[in-house]
Amino acid sequence: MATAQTRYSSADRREQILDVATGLFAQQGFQGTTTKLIAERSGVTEALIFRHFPGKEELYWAVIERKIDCASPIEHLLENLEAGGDDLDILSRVAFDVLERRAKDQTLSRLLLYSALEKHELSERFFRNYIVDYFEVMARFVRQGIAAGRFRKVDPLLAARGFLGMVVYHSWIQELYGGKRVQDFDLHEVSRTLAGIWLQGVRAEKKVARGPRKTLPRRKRLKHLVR
Amino acid sequence: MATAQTRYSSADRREQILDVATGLFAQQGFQGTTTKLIAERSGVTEALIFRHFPGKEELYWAVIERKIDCASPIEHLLENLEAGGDDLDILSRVAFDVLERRAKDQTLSRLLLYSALEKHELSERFFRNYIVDYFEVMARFVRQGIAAGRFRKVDPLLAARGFLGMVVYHSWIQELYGGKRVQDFDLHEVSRTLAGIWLQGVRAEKKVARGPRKTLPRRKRLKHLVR
DNA sequence: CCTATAAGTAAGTGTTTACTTACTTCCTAG
DNA sequence: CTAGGAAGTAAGTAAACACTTACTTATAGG
Repeated sequence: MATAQTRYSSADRREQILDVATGLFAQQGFQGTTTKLIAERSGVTEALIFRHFPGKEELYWAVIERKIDCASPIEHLLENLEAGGDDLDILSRVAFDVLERRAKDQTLSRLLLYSALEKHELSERFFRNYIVDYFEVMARFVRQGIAAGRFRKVDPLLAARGFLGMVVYHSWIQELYGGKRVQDFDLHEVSRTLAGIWLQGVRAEKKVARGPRKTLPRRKRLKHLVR
Repeated sequence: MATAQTRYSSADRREQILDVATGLFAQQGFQGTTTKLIAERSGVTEALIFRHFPGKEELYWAVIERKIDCASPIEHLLENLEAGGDDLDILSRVAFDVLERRAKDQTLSRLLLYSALEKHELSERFFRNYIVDYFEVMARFVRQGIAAGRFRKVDPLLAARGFLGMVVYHSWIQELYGGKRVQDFDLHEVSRTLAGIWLQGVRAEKKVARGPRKTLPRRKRLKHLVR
């Protein structure tokens, strides 16, 4: 009566379980996801899950490892940084890419957040792969801009975090906290605006003498902030 | 033999349980926290927890409601915005305040994040109280700056999000993802740098004619980004 | 057409979970 | 002094949990 049940190969089934588990862990976290639900959604019994993975913990690790290996936002970043155009072009493109990918699929960022909150051991490697390296690439871009005289002297890592912070935080507000329901934004406008603010914010004054300069121009009313 | 066990009043015990539960929910989320642990840490049996709260869910709500009523970052923001000084003073102070409070105590931000991820019903009210209003106040500051001619014309809400994004994201990286272990930053320097970038980023050109201006100055190489 | 092997399951295991019931201990108002 | 109500507990319950065991079924190679 039932349709002929095709049997998956071990590898295929494993992948399918990983797919299902990825979605569930991203949505409900490690603690909030039951092996029973993963099995149901995969169309198999729990026993099969435990034939493929020694335990829930190991399944979770496999999910995260696969994400680390497979998705690679840094490549996107490098492409976007090197695709030509002026600084505003480049940064708008980077911002838009981040915003668009996160709007399409939140699983990666949710997995990252959950693993950070729940303090899993892999979260550190996860973090290093997605955040630290990403910042490093952005910081290099800033450093080059400073060296070329286009940007003023700012802490490159801090400036890089600042830029990505603008973009990523906006995306979090919209997607995670449901800011979308309050107001929807055009992603092109957002990326252009944020890139514009940041870029003008680090731009070196244009009419400055090219020769070596011993002292930086004095800022007013900054004393009470310096320790 | 044991020390005379002082009996709490109902209200005191309730508060104490709420304190314990707040810490645990912030650390491990709703799903990850057991009523048994809350009871143990409160030095009582589970039965007493359920005398004070109809269920775990209601306890969680009480925790969040209390946080909403009690902690009020918006007041800090308003104070900092109105405490005088130039724009850089003000924004550095706002940034530093956020960074410092988050470095000291992460429970609020962790509760917010968990409740957003776990999609609890209250998370929306939580969000409205902490995020939307906060942005609104910052956006008003931007709008005033634009009206006064100090800032160029940017979407005030977007710019506000951009600024807070820089600050909050940096704090998340440091505290949540453990960026601290990679590099520690001086909070004064961070707040000054980020405020400086953002401020220069939205600042209107200084030597512009004061009279009414019909058209905005054309930007170069922006066409492909406009739809 | 067999048969070995791997895919897959039914029906459990002990433990943990949120929550309850029936009881005891303390404090205080009359 | 004492009675009653409130603070607190011991010992549960049923369901849900991660995980296991012993079994069945499909399929590919000889």
